[in-house]
Amino acid sequence: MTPEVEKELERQLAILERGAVEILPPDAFHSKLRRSIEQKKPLKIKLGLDPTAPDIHIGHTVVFNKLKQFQDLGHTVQLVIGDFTARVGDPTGKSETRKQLTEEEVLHNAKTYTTQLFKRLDPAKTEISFNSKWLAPLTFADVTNLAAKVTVARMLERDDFSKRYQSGQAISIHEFFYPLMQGYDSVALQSDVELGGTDQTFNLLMGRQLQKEFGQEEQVILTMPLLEGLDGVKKMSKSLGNYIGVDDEPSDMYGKSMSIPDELMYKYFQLATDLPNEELTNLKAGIEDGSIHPRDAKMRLAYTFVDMYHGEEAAKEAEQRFRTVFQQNALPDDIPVVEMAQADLEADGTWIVPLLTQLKLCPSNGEARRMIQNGGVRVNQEKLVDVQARIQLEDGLVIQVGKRKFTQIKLV
RNA sequence: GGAGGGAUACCAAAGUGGCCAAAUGGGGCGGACUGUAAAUCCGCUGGCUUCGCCUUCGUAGGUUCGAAUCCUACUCCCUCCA
Repeated sequence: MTPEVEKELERQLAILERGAVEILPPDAFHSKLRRSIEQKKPLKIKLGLDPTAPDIHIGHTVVFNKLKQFQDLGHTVQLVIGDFTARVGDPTGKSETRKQLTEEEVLHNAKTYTTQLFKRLDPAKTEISFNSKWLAPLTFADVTNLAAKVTVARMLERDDFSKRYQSGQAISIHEFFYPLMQGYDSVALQSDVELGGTDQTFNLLMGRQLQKEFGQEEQVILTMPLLEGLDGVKKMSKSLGNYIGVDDEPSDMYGKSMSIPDELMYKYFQLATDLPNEELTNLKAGIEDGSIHPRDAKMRLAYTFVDMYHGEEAAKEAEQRFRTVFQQNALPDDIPVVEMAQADLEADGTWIVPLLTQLKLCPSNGEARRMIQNGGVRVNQEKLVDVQARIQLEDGLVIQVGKRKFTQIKLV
């Protein structure tokens, strides 16, 4: 054991352990890393991807960033597309049975997924596999054999299963296969390390158990914290609608970032941006002693996100837009224009209610009425409160509903 | 296989013949405020040609002047026993 090896080991550990919630078992991680350095043999780092929701959001990036760190240190990334698994339905955190996808849907989603991922990962150092490759050929006897290795009691230890069981919700037998499949993926790939969010702990451990059963060296598991979504409570996910997607429009991304609860922004900075720890500490201190306004800190966060995923220019524009629309209550300069035929206009003006619906500013006339009654409708910046109002449409007229929906009329 | 319980709006959950477009909470939306789409407070939350009409309480029928509420069949779910 040379000093160089030790030094390199420490360097890697410092990077890899940062932010991780659990590394199990810790000493196995050390020895695997050391051996990898000594023998100059990269570790195989597995990450399972669920192709049901292919849109990557900021919450996903927490684990992706960790994956990238491994890759940057020379290790091999094993991405597993759970195409087979997705067709079975994953119970994770949903507390309800997920709908099963068709093969085409899964493939399409997987493609979207990897395309987005390779914006940050190096394709040359990434192995992609679909788990149907080894799961589909298994016979019923194989599956039974696999299932025999795990008890029901053990399965019910899983938080999600036990909650559902206790609260009287359905658990289908096939859902028990999900951890088995994910665990078997690790057997098939002979993974050294598997990453995941803390909600994946059970599944990740299943990989260890199965590898052991199959006479392999057990993988180390590394879990990262889950990032709460915009509501500040539930984990960020597409189905809950509380997410910031990496493909979101710049102004949307900026606005959504501004809507996260103040207390949560440190966590976002820490887990989802590259902001160095010292700067984060300074920021926190600044807000506590009042020298930094929380809004400004959050604006920096919002800016950082847009910068990361859309570039600096977009970030500047999004920030500018936010200032004019929300701080100065002014109109943005990129209002969507809707063309209306001059011929259709009525002499005594157009009734506002159906107009709002027609312009898609409101989903229904009833909603439009309510919106007006609530004082949420403005025509050329002026609040309109009369439900019966008829307005004279003219070129350049701007109609606003709520704080962020604008439409400009163009007569043709 | 047997016995029992359940299915209500975006979600959770009241309602057991007219006062129910359906309590309450959450979510969502709007307003006020804060020059944050934070926090807090207030309001709205089926559709429409809105002092009225139409559609909605698992599905299909039935009883009744009148049904989310009663009856019948069906579908799905849960629990216990085996």
